[in-house]
Amino acid sequence: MPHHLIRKLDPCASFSTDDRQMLQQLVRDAVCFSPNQDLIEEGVALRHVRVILEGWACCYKQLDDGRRQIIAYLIPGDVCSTPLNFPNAVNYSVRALTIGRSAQINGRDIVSAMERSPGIARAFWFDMLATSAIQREWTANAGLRTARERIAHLFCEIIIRMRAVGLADDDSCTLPITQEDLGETVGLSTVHVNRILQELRAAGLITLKRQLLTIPDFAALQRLAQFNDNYLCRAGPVYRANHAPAPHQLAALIAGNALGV
Amino acid sequence: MPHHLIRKLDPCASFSTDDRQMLQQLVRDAVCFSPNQDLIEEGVALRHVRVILEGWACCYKQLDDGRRQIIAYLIPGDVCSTPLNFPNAVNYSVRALTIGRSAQINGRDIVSAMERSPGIARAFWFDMLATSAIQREWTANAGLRTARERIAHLFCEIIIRMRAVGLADDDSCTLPITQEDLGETVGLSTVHVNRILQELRAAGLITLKRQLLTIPDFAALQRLAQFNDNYLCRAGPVYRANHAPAPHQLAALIAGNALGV
DNA sequence: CGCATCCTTGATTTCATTCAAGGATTGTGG
DNA sequence: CCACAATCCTTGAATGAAATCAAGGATGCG
Repeated sequence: MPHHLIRKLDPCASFSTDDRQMLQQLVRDAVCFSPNQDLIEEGVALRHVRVILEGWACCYKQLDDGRRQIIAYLIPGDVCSTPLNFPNAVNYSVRALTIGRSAQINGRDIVSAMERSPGIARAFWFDMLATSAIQREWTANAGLRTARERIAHLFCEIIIRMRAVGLADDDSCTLPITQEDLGETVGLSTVHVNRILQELRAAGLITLKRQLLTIPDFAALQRLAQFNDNYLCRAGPVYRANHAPAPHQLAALIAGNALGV
Repeated sequence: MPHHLIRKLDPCASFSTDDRQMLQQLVRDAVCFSPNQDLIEEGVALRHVRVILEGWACCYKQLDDGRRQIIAYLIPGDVCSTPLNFPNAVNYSVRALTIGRSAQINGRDIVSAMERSPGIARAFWFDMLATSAIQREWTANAGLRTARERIAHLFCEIIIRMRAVGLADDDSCTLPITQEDLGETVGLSTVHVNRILQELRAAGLITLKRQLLTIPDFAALQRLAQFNDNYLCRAGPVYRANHAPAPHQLAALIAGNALGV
């Protein structure tokens, strides 16, 4: 069932057949969600890791005066929180952007699965670090790029991530978010997002209609955005001689600490 | 020797005496650094975890055209990369901002220490998650706050972090960074940072002279920045047995699907 | 003392927001 | 299947925030 999750992590974690099966069984209790439904509310202490099976959601922070910042998009295969959440009250909220389905992995189960299987341990480690890398890139994106570049950069990221879970054609994928959402993602007003989109369209860099994003010339958009895909870590871990912990070490490591989940 | 590291992590990890001693021995090969010296260069595969002992450094990303974004400050007790860097080529650089000293922990050693001691494992886990939380907050800071608020927010964070390692007096700490650095941190030009600082000074919210930052009325600055310190996770993990949903959450739970909590 | 870095100030231009309104799409119920 | 409402997208004009340009002043360092 967690098809996209496995698909995303497999190239990096090199799952065994058992690993895949274990993951299948781990992910349970699928439920549907609909747009604007809160999947996780800030301040809540989690006992499960929620996985997006279908549809999109976003992590966001909101100020008292209503201003909102989207800090991450969650697409199929993404988890809503860290698999081992230590200070286990989350400090952001998660809200559905479309209809979709999510399921959950019990906190205890995930720990014991990581104990038993190095492949699964690697997978979740890897996913955590990849998520952090994206977050760093988003910080940089909001801080140093122009409006045009920010949006172009976001689109480059999205299509690559969608491809990684098999949800993008060669040059297009769904983009089920409003221009208001886009604005709250890259720190621009809705009106300005609209104008930038039209510029990008006029320049032939994208088409975006009925929630279908197409990037006819990826290299061109990438150049505009100064997009460097290294942060998406799709190549899998670099196993260079002496640093990467051996599988048995990882297992012991995780077993060693009963982490508040 | 890693005095600040222990001091920072102790309240969250509850070290044993052995843990403290083990950490002492783990951190080795102290060397001095000086301003603008690169401690880590993007793309390099790390075999050690570098720890800041004294002085400040920053993590940054740079575009081809020279624009630079500081994505994190490293103060004494901070590590320059994740303790288990799986896709182990870092995608950011680290540069010293002041003179100072750093040391390193061997990758293998850190793993085996985490294996042997739950306290040490907890500590590094905790530190990783806390770092991620800061990164999320920075993304939001750059995206949704005004210039004034951004700088105020940064100052609130810095003084709290400095306090956590015993490097802040009641209401002041050193801030050894130029206005240009500040600009590259919050996404503003140097000139504009200068003007905002003067506004904050004129409003009596800060003094900043000779690299000494003073916040006479923290609550006031916090209010201006809409600063919520929950993301700094200084309280330690939340060991709540069961999370009881608040009334307004109950309503949502009953109405829709029981999600995640 | 003199150089280099950093800070400060004013004037101007650019970029982005806000305000306001009209048009297009989508979804819903009759 | 159509009418209607709600949401979303689009456009223009006016305002505001921040960047840029250009210099002068302060501070610290050798």
